[in-house]
Parts: sequence; C-alpha cells; structure tokens
Amino acid sequence: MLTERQLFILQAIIDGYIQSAEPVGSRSISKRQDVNYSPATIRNDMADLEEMGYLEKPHSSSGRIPSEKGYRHYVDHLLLPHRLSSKEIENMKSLFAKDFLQVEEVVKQSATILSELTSYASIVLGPEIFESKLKQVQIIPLNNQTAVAILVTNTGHVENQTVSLPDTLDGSDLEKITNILNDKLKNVPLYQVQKKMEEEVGALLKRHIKSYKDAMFFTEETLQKSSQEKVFYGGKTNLLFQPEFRDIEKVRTIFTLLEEDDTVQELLKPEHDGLTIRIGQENDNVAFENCTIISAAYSFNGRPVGTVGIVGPTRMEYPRVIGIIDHLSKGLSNALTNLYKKGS
Amino acid sequence: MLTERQLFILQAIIDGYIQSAEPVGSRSISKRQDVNYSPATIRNDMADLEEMGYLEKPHSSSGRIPSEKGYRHYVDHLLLPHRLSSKEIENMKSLFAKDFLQVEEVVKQSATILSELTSYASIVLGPEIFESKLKQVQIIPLNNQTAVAILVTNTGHVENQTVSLPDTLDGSDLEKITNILNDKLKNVPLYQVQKKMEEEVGALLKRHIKSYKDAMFFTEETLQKSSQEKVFYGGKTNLLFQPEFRDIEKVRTIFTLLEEDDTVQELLKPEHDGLTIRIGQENDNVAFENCTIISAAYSFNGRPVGTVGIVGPTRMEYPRVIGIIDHLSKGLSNALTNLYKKGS
DNA sequence: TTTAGCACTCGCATTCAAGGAGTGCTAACA
DNA sequence: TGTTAGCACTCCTTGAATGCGAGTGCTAAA
Repeated sequence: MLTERQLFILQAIIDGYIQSAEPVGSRSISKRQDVNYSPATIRNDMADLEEMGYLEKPHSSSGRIPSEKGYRHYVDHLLLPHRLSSKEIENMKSLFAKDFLQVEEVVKQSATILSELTSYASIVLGPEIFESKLKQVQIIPLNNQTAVAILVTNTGHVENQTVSLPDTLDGSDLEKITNILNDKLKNVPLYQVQKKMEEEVGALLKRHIKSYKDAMFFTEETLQKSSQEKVFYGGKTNLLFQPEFRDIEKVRTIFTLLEEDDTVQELLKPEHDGLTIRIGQENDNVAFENCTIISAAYSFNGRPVGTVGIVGPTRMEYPRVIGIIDHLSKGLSNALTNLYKKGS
Repeated sequence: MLTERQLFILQAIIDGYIQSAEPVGSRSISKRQDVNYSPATIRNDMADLEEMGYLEKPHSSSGRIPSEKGYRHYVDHLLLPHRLSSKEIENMKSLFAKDFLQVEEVVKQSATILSELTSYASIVLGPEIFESKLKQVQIIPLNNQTAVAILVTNTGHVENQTVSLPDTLDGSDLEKITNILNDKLKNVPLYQVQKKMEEEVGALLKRHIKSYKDAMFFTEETLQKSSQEKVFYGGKTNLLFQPEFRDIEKVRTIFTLLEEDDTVQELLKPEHDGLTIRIGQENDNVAFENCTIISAAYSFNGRPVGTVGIVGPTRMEYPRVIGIIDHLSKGLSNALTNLYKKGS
C-alpha cells in the first residue's frame, strides 16, 4: 500500500514529467514550496515506488519517469477533475450553437476543434447511419445515360450516388420506381432496406415495369449505400511538436498506421460507457507503445453512433484532455439528439 | 554554352543524386560503363558547371549536387520522356473505368492514386462547381423545425444543406417554393443563382406566399452553397521517408503550411496549360525552398475546374512524376467530360 | 585536350577527459 | 522508527583531439 507521501511524490513526478518531458529528480521536488522533506527522504520513497513498478529510470543516475503502471494509477486514482477554461468552453459551445446542424459537418468540425484545444492528434469516427430511417428517395436523371440517386434519412443525412441509366427505362418508369421505393421504404431503417427490397419491392417492380430485370438491377444500385464509417482527422501535425516524436522513425510508423482505417477503428474502439483510456502497451500495438489514446462514444437518441478520440504521447496532459473530450462527446450527443428528437 | 560532355555530366550527376540523395563524385561517374573519361576530366567539367551555377558543393571536398538552376535546366532540356510502366497505367485506368462516376469520389481517389504511384505527397483541388448548372432543387422536411435542401447540378454534383424551418411556412408553402425555384433556376449556372434569385424569385415569392419574409430568408439559406474549393490530400506521410526531411523541423513547417487552404491554393496555382513545375525558391515560400511542386489543371468540357499536384523534395524523380501527373490530369479531364458531355 | 599524380580540405566517427545531475547507501540525528 | 546529511558512485553530455576516407584542385606530363 502506498503512503500518503508516496502518492504525493508519484503525483509530483508525473505532473513534472508531463510538463517538462525530462526525468524528475528528488532535489527538484524537495525545492517545491509545498514540500518539507529533504531530497534524501524523497529518494527513499522514489526507490520504493520504483520497486513497486510505478516509476522507471532511463539510466542508473538519472531522475525518475513514470512507468505505464504509474500513469495508470495516476489516471485511476490521482487525477484531479480539471476545470475547463472559459476559452475551451466557448470554443466547443460555438460548435454546437449553429442553427442548422449538418450532422457530418459538425462531426468533422469536432475533430478540428478537438485537436486545436488539446494540441494532440484527434480522430473522429462516424456517425454511423445504419439505424437511421429512410425519409425519401429521389432519382434525378442527368442525361440519357446517367442519373443521380439521392437518399435522405430522418437525421438529415443525405447519401447520393451516380447510377447509369438503362436504355430500357423511360421517364415514366423512373417515376414509378421512385414512387414504389418511397411507398415501401419510407421510415425503414437503413439496415433493413436490403431485406425489404427483396421481399416487397421486387415483386412490385415485376408487376409494373416492362423491363423488369433492368429496373431491378438499377434499383439495387440506387440503394447501394456506402455503409463504411467515415474517419475524420485533425491536427496530426501536432504530434510532430512532441519531444517523444523527435525520432522520425516513430512518427513514420504511427502516421502510416493512422492511414489504415481498420487500425484506427481498432485503436479507438470504446470499451465501456464514458471515457476509454489506453496507455502505452494497453493499445496492443507496438507502434503505439509510447502513445496514449483516449476515446469516448457519442450517441444519437441514446444509441452510440460514433467515437471521438485523441492520440498523444503517454506523457499526456491527462486532466485537461480528459475534461475536454468528456465535455465534447457529451455535447455532441446532446446536439445531435436535441436537433432531431422530433424527427419521425 | 555547354558542351555535349558537360550536358552529359550534368545529367549524370542529377540522375545519380536523385537516386541516392548523396553528393556525386567524379570517380563514380568515370566508372560508369558508358563513360570513357578519367575522373580528372570530369572534375574539370564539374568545376565549370559549378562556376556557371548548375552545380553546388555541400562543402569544399565533397561531390557535387545539382543547384536549382541545374534542376531547371534538367527539367527544361535534358528530360527524357518517361514511359509509364504497365502497372502505373493499369492503376490509373482502373480509376476511370468505373461505370458510375461520382465526380467528387473520383477526384478524391485521384489524390490517393497519385501519391501511391509517385511516393510523394499529392494534393488535389476542386472540382470547381461554379459554372455547372442547377438541375433540380428539393426541399425535404425532416420534422417541424428542420428541413434538408438538396441541389443537384448537371454534373451530378449534389449539395445539401440542413435549414431551419420557420413556423409560418406549411407544407403547401414549401411545395410552392420548390416549384418556383425549379421553374426559375433550372439550368441556371450556380454563379448566377444569387442574381436570378433577387431579380425574379423574390417577386414571385411575395406574390404567392403569405409570410413572405420568412420564405425569402428560408430560400436564401437554402441556396447558400459552400462555394469554396475542396482540397484532397494523399500520402503526406510519404514525405517522412525522404532523407531531406529527416529533420523534423522542416517537416513541421511544411505540414503546418499544408493544412492552410490558402497556402495550398497559392502553391498549386497552375501558370499555364499543361504542367507547372516550381523548383525550390520558385515556390516563393521559404518553407518550400527544398521542395518541388508539380501541378496541372484538369478540366471539364474544356474549362479548367481543378488542379492536381505533387509535393516532394527538389530531388524529385522528375521523369516519372511528370509522366504520371500528365497522364492523370488528362485522364481525369477526359473522364469527367465524356461522362457528362450529353448533359443538358 | 586529356590524364596521372599528389597535396589538401572537410566531414564523420571515435576516443578521451571534464563536468554535472542525480542516485544509493551509511551513519547520525530527533 | 522515520528523517536527514554526507559522500562515493554512475552515467549522460559536451567539447576537444585524432585518424580516416572520399573527393577536390592544381600542376605537369602525355
């Protein structure tokens, strides 16, 4: 069990190291105004803390730096809740204050703001539109061979797709198709659209349209939506200013991996409600063993639909970042939910 | 005037330096199979070339590297046209072979392919939709307070915008507005929409709709489009693998500037038809004095609507990159134009 | 005009010593 | 028993000295 003083010293070392990126020595702690112990005393406790695995030494005669276990303990037990500065609050408020939320726009902006406020790299996933409901389908012919298909969901999301127009379909056919689709698919959640298509729409098309096969093929194309989650980045460049990434090799591997959507999804996956904090090896990826990734889900009508996250060095300003990301994810959820809560 | 041999040596040095990133010495050139001169002879020519400003020495006893003037001469006079490899051609072909071009999607993909093929960073601007014509306007209410406005252009571009719905407008009002807009604005180029609105639509709204002011405000919001050019990036990480960017300071300033849209626009602005190549200081930006930027406009129906570009070190594989970017910009223009050439 | 030869330059890696920050340990102190 | 002063020790950092090697410039000969 750790004594009060050991906890204090652990905290002092972590705070100091986060601030300076330099190993912290006993003397510097002893000199603090609020400390009345001699360096020797502090050294003893530091030795104990090291023995217990909370601290490390880069080499035998240097000051101490926190180990991952040290950070973990700091995050779990020592963290003082951080008051956001008014500038930070203002910044986020302005994001949600817009009158006309374009969902994707807000989500994208979140990434930018997040990286600006934290000075680390931000990643935002989503929003997942899988469960939102189809509101309307439009097919607009551009010329004899091409048309644009537009899907609108109840969350205001617009998905559009250029499709090739078979010769066999004329204007009245298109109108029929559009009517059938709107009739049968309105208010159907996107994940059910495929099924509904096969069950009900196919038969109707067969009955009403001569070149049934073309129509069917065309309709399927029309409804094919990009179901993959979108990934937005902000401030990757910030990482280059962190002293732990002075080594270009590390930056390379990290940047390369951050371009792979799968990896990013994996890294950000939240483990539970609220914040997920993965420190160093907890990320399960050698390239990120010097990184901490903090993520939080945001939701729409109580269902999680995406994730916001921050990537930075393990020597991260935990209190501040945690405050910001917590505030932002909640604000995002509220904004989305409030705006469309009356949506049918 | 340069002798044949001097030209040959200049070319050999540039080729060698592009390949190895190391200063090239007289001995290594002399040892080439196709060279029958002694190192001393070559040294004499090298000294002349240096005097004329085509070469530089990092320090007094090293091999030579090309100066900017050297690169410029190489690009203008020595460059052998490069045959694209079949892999490169295949790669680009597959990009344009898609049946259903989603313009923005293709443009975005171009950035990715460009960076993959060249191993440098790619930037793609546009496509500018300023001159394309409005095809259809749709207003789809989501709930009592919100609606989605959708604009479709003759190029298949879809612009959508969430707008707040004034209480005073009911469903039939929306329908009227939509009809008026489609009636008056169909086939109007986007850059004229604003003017047309003021001249014709305002009066009509006034005549037909009770709460005219709300309607007017609502309509203006609806048509407000994001006129800014989009910027797509590809493979910025590639730059980290170039030896000239081993110094993290340089990378930082470059990456920071590449996040500023204005700067990027400035850097990529093509000077004339065909390729624009800016070497080092020609970029007029200290941060890019070690960079070469090659850009080319792509067009739609003969009008330039965007730019594709590559950012790399001045020590760039000019022949290959020039071949690729030339092919790609032309391919992109063709693809866009062919697809919609029948568009009204 | 070209080439061989040679002295010279400069960067780079290695070595070594001095300096300093910080530790661990021991013994004394409260 | 917990705390502190003192001191030897470790190891990193810095800077100067050194040798090596790649490459040059110049001169004189072919």
